[in-house]
Amino acid sequence: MFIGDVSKQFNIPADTLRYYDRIGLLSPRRQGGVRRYSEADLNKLAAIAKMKKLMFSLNEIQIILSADAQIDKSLQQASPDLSAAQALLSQIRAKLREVEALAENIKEVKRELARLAAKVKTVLEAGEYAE
Amino acid sequence: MFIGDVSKQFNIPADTLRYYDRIGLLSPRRQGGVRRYSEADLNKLAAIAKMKKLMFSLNEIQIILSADAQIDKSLQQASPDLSAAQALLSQIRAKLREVEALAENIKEVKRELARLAAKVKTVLEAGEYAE
DNA sequence: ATACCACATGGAGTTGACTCCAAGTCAAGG
DNA sequence: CCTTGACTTGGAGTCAACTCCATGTGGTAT
Repeated sequence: MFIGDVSKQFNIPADTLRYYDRIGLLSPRRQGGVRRYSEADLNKLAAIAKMKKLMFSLNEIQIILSADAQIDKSLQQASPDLSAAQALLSQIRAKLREVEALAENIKEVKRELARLAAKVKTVLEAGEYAE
Repeated sequence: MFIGDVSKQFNIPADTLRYYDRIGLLSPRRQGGVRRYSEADLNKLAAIAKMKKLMFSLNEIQIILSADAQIDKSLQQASPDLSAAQALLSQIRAKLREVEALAENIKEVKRELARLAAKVKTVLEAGEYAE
């Protein structure tokens, strides 16, 4: 797939895809100077998009993705690389705590917004009777 | 309160407080050129800090805070300003939808992270037996 | 041959939210 | 009187994540 097709399919500007290439987040092979996105590239991009929605920074995504890949690779060897796995696991746990804190915040904001909405509605109803 | 005290109490750099003043988010009165934070200012700052944690942009915070204040003011008048209330209400609803989408994402990320953690643990356990 | 694409590059510009700095003022302490 | 410390200002710098631009190349359509 060419960059334009990928851009359309994922609804991501081509410039952004080139940017991802530049920073080494997603670097497809070239054919005659032109980027060709493989099936694997598309899968990776899907993973990136998903994590982005989940508010990971591009940096975090990069770390997690490469650690994940490294683990997959080492799984096929006789002696898996435990340190990479350990590092990734603590990364994951940290993110999990972060996400849990966020979930708490979200509960709170929902209460706050509901409270605020109720107050606003009071004003609107008072306005109705006044007319 | 002086800027330094506020900075300490809220654990927010003085430069950030000055920045908030600059952009008109929180502009305390001056006494001889020096910022004096009133009780009301501190309450407002607390509200700002809270909303920040909830991932509102400073811009959103500003809009919501001023709409809220305007509503409070108009509540004390004979004819409340319904348009401000309407605007705020739709703002709130939009944010609520946003927050709900975020909550969904968070559920998903938790599943993802759990899945990833399980995979990593497999590697680690395999490593143990191999030793 | 010419026009028109989609692609390429390097580099500059943008936005939001700070963050840092140099230079200056002012009150209190030794 | 001089230093110290907390404050002031305007302006510049930083960071992430784009976003835009001028210029250039290579392939297809008329």
